[in-house]
Amino acid sequence: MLDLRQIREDPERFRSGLRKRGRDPGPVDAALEIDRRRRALLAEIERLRADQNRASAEIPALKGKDREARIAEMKVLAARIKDLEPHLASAESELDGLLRSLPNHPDETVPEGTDSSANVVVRTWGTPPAFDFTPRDHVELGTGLGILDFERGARASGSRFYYMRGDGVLLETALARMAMDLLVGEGFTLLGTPMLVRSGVITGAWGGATLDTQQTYKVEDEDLALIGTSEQPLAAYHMDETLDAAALPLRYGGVSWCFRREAGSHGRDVRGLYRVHQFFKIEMFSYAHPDRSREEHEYLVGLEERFVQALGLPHRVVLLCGGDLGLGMAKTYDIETWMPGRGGYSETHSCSNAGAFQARRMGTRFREGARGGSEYVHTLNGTLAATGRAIIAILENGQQADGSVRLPEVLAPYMRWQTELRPG
RNA sequence: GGAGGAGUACGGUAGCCCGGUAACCGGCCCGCCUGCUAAGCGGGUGGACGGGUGAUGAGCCCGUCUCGCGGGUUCGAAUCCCGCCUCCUCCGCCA
Repeated sequence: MLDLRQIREDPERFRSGLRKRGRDPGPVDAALEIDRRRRALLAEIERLRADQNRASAEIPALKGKDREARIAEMKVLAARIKDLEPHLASAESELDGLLRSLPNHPDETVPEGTDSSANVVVRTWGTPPAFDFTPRDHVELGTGLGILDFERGARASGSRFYYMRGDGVLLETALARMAMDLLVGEGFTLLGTPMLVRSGVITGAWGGATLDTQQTYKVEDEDLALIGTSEQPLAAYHMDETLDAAALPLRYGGVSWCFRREAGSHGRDVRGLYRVHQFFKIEMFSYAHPDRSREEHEYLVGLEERFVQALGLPHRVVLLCGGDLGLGMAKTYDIETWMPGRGGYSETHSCSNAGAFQARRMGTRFREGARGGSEYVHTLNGTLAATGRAIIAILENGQQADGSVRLPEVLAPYMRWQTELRPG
């Protein structure tokens, strides 16, 4: 959520932010208009309440006729207040709904552009492998190795579901363990999060006025939904808390399954592990001081790069343009890893700075020293290992002519020292 | 799922039955006293929002809200009534 006071001070900045995302800047002026109405009502009601409070202090001392008269007078005043209050309440909820529906303000360094073609490649690492045979995709490889079963997954749960089997399960766990070890070594605190959360937690993290049921699975008859990523419960971890500035940054490694409806993406990436309804992810999350959130962002991307490089996977870092930015984010880097089966670089990691957007909704502040006012923290999140997508890259880049796959050496300790997966 | 209890400012608590300016202790800040420190003595002490005056965020002044959250009753609610959330105890069920 954006800061209303900042919008009042510099509306043009926020209009141009919306334009950068390819959106209509109109809501900024709509918000200012409702806010003017709201403040006028508020001033009026506060004046009346001040009268009421004065009377309230006098009445206990009054006796007989004076007392009756004063109470009668206040009856009228109370009725007037009661009359005005609904108008104020509706202005407030209108304003709140509008503010909640607005996306985050993009960072100045975010490039202009309406879709992913305007994203900027920041750096590239590694060289895509050259095969002297026709490479297979991960579905063919995984099925041949007996570690992935999409057919049975579909029978049990429908498309975009799969069974993972044998060494596939070990491979997934190995990636998760490797990611956790990296984070623990960096001083992150691991958190196994709730995978069902209140819908306010999801909108708080991802934006929007109401729950986006295109992407989120809602539990019937309860105000609970399956998380789309542990970023959501991680953003709620310190909700309604005031943190000590000296404790920042607070860094967490979220460990969870993630669930996505993908209702709007019928027909897109239907094959394989790339876009599935359920996947495992190790997620980084930082609560940072606003003055240091930019460097924190670079640090988190750096860890993602270290992770992919340790696996020896060719990749590039991309800075997303305004039109490609998620609702709640001010700036996002994606890591796109080379996937021979898709014939190009595809997203395996994302790393974002949400600024104060999530913190304002979650009520997470910090205080500098014992006194003084509080301020909202900045929150940042980044994928360290989305195991499904990492497995795509590992299988497809490590494949050999006979359908076997050479595994990255770093995984050996987690794979019972296997260095290779063989069909059969 | 059933029964009972609790939630008060930074921390700990009183007030609630029986409606009328949120109190007390600690902490913290300022001052006094004192070779130093501590004790002792005196004073002060939050947050959110709206307005005024400064220079659109300092400071100062006025006001509203803030006793878990949201409603209701009332001239007036921490206090009475209703709904919800969280925690605790017991019972039931369960891996």
